[in-house]
This record gives sequence, C-alpha cells and structure tokens, in this order.
Amino acid sequence: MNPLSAPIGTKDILAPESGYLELLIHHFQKIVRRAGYRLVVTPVFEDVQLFTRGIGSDNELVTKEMYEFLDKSGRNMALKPEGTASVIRAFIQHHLSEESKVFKAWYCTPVFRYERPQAGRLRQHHQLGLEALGTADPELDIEVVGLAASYLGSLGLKNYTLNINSMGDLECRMGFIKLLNRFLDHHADELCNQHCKRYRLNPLRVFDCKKQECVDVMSTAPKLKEHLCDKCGEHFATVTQGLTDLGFVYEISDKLVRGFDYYTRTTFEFNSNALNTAQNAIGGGGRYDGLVEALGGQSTPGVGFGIGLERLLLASSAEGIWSDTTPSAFSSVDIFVIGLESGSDKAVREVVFSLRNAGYQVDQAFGSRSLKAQLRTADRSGALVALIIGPKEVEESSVTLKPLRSSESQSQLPREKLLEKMSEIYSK
RNA sequence: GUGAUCGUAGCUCAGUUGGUCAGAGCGCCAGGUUGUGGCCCCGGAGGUCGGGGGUUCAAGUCCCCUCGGUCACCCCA
Repeated sequence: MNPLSAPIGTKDILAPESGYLELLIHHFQKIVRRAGYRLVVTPVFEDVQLFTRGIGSDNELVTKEMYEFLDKSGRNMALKPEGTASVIRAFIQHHLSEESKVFKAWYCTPVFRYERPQAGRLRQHHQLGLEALGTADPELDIEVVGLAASYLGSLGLKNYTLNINSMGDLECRMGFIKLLNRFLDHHADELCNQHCKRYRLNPLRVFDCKKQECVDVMSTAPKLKEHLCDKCGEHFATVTQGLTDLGFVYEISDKLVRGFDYYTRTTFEFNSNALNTAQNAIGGGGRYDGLVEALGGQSTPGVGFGIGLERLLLASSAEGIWSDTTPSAFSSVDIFVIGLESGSDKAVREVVFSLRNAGYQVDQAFGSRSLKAQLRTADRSGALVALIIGPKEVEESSVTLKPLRSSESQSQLPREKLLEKMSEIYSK
C-alpha cells in the first residue's frame, strides 16, 4: 500500500463518476444563468473571523468542526466551512451593492468540516449554491427556493421532501426564544442528556433532536410559526403561497431550525428519501437579512442556498436517474486512429488533429504496438470506427476505415474524403 | 471527540484448529492470425498478506500498538 494517500475524509473523484458531477454542475449553471446569476469564485480559505462573525462563534460548526490553521505569518485562517460567508465578504469588499438591483451570484466550491467521515459526510465536499442580495421582497425567496427545486426536479429527482419554515426576524425570534426557554425550564428533566444540559445555549436546536423523549416534549412546545410578528407572518405566507402557485410541493416544518445564526425568516432544506444514511439533507438555505451587516457591510437583506454535490450524486444514484451511458456520453471516443510502423506516424498525427479540429473525439494508441493490440484498444475505447494507416495507406494517401460496431466490412478511402465520410457516419 | 467493524495482487475476494497459504476470478500485457478487435485457447507481469512490535520451532492466521477504510453517535451538505 502506498504510504501517500488522500487525507482522511477526502476523496479522489475519478471517471466515470466525475462525469456525473460534470453534468450536475453544467446543469446547475444552465438553470441559474437563465435567472441572471453569475459565477463568483472566492478563496477556499478565509480569515477565521469571517466565519465566527457570520455563522456565530458559539455554533458547533465554528467551535469544533472548522478546519483551522495558522499561516506562515501566524494569521488564523480556516478552510471555508460553507459557501455563503465568502460571497458576502466579496459583495461587501467590492461594493457590489446597487440601489435598485438585486445582486445575484452562483458558486461551485469545495467546503471543509473537520469531522470524522461517514456515509454522506466528508471532510471536504463540494457545494453548488447561489446568493441573491438586495431586497427583503418575498418574491426573491420564491425565486431562490424555486430555483433550487427546479434544479432538482429538472435532474429527474423525485424522491425528496422540501421542508420549509420561518425563523422570524431577529426581534420576534428573540421573543419566541424567551417563551421557549420558559417552556423548556418546565420540561428540563424530560429532555435527553445532550440537550437538557445545553438547551440554554440555543434552545431552538432542541427541535432538531431525534431522541424520542425530546420529540415528545417538543410536540407540545410553542411553535415558532405561531409567534411570528405580523410582518414575518405575512412574508412567510407570501412565500408559501407563491411556491404553491408555481406548483412546487413542500412541507411546512415547525422543526426546521437551520444551524447557522445568520438565518432569518425563510429557511428550507431538501431531504432525500432515497438515502438510508443518517445524512439525507442534500441542500438547504434561507434568508439572512442580518448577515451583511454582521460582516461589516451596509445592512442588506439576502437569500441563498447550498447543495452538497456528493450527496446529490448519492441521492440521484439511489433514485436511479442515471443510465449507464450517462457519463460516457460526456466523454467517449468517436474515432480511434491506428498506425502501423513508424512510417505512418506523420499521417496518423495529421488525421488525428484534423478530426479533432472538426469536432470529433479522437484517440490513438501510443508506443507502436501491434495491429491486433491497437484494435483491441480501439474496441475498448468505445469508438464507432477505427481508422487504420499503414505503409500501404501512406503510399496511397488514404485511410482504411473499419466499422467497429456493425457487421459492415471495412473500406479504404482517400484522405481528402475522410471528413465528408465521417460527417455521413455521425449525422445518422 | 466517542463507539463498532474491517484492512490478502489494479478490482472483487478465498485462505479451514497457527505448519507448501502466497491463491482464484476479473482486469492488464503478450502469443495463437507475416496488416485486423469482440468469443475462445495458451502464456506472462503484478503482493515485504496496511505498518511496527510481541508470543512460537513456525504467524496472512494469536496478542499489543499504530495507520487507514467503512458505519453509527455528536453535528451537518
């Protein structure tokens, strides 16, 4: 075993699996572009403060899961644990705010969590996401949630649930937390050990607990939804109605309390029902009206979401939306060129390059192997035809065309007729 | 961070109570066809049995440590 292998919790994504990711990313780009989102690329590491201020310093993600390190100048850096904070930082840093215009950005980025890996959870994974900044209009929530749902739906994904909830704004949530704390004080001894010890830290998290005792207690707890201020209530009603009007199916989940402090009002999450693992959330997001200000910018409301690529791949595979040929359709050899004896090198080279320039996927065998060996390689490459160029063909300035996927017999044709012949074959 | 489980060729795995146990299938390379793939036949390359230490006349097999994989908890995409 080679002593050098990928670090714990990381993975090399190789073909053909990488082909699925190409498709997922390409498809995402296509969909969000139509809505005016443009790519933003931010660094994989940032000053730790960006995350402690954005996500919240007592959040578990920040306290124990952040991949932190000191750089050579002693700066405290962190590999980004999520995608939003960096985009917001860039938004502030480059003054991208425009009075009457919504700033829209999408990204595809690696993200890091220093945790023990398990099914559907790595130390490095990749997220596709987008952020829209500049208005508190619920129509923007509808657009963002709708884009995420459209994306998943257009992939052919069906077996998932869109859960949605409102966290209220900072004010009405504060009031609710007081109420919830009073409730939890009364039921403290009924809660599981984990939460009963620390619910004061973030009482909302108790809604997340899967332990039966906590589920029981929380079923009688006050509901955030019922204690929203009028404005937040209206906002939420507009969002859900808008999604309904567009035909999106969702469930309102009182228990959906997302992990980051910055979320306000709309929060949502996509959970795959095709995944049997403990990690079935394929994506999530929400509104974060206080985040830009918390990071030192001018108060600007915003909404966004992130989707875990690896989990999306797991979920989509579990649903069987891919056919075996999906990834190879992205990169399969059309034509395989075979050369016999070194005298044919020049002709092979010219044919290979001219066919590639004409748009075909072309490969060849290297290392002067036997015709038999080259044909075997050609066969395995999946190419539809092999072109054989030996001394005879060089002499006559021709190529021998051998169909590999049909019973048609091979034929010889002049090189100047090659492109014409190929377009004949491939237009079928 | 805690717990469980696994670690033998590129891949999937077999190796009986420690004693020809260094193997199979697939893959790869080559030959069977002096210029013809797929099927078939034949041959070949490739492993300090994750690493280190210990017990023993003898360790892939038992013990300890360590490193990795997998899964679960915590938490999250």
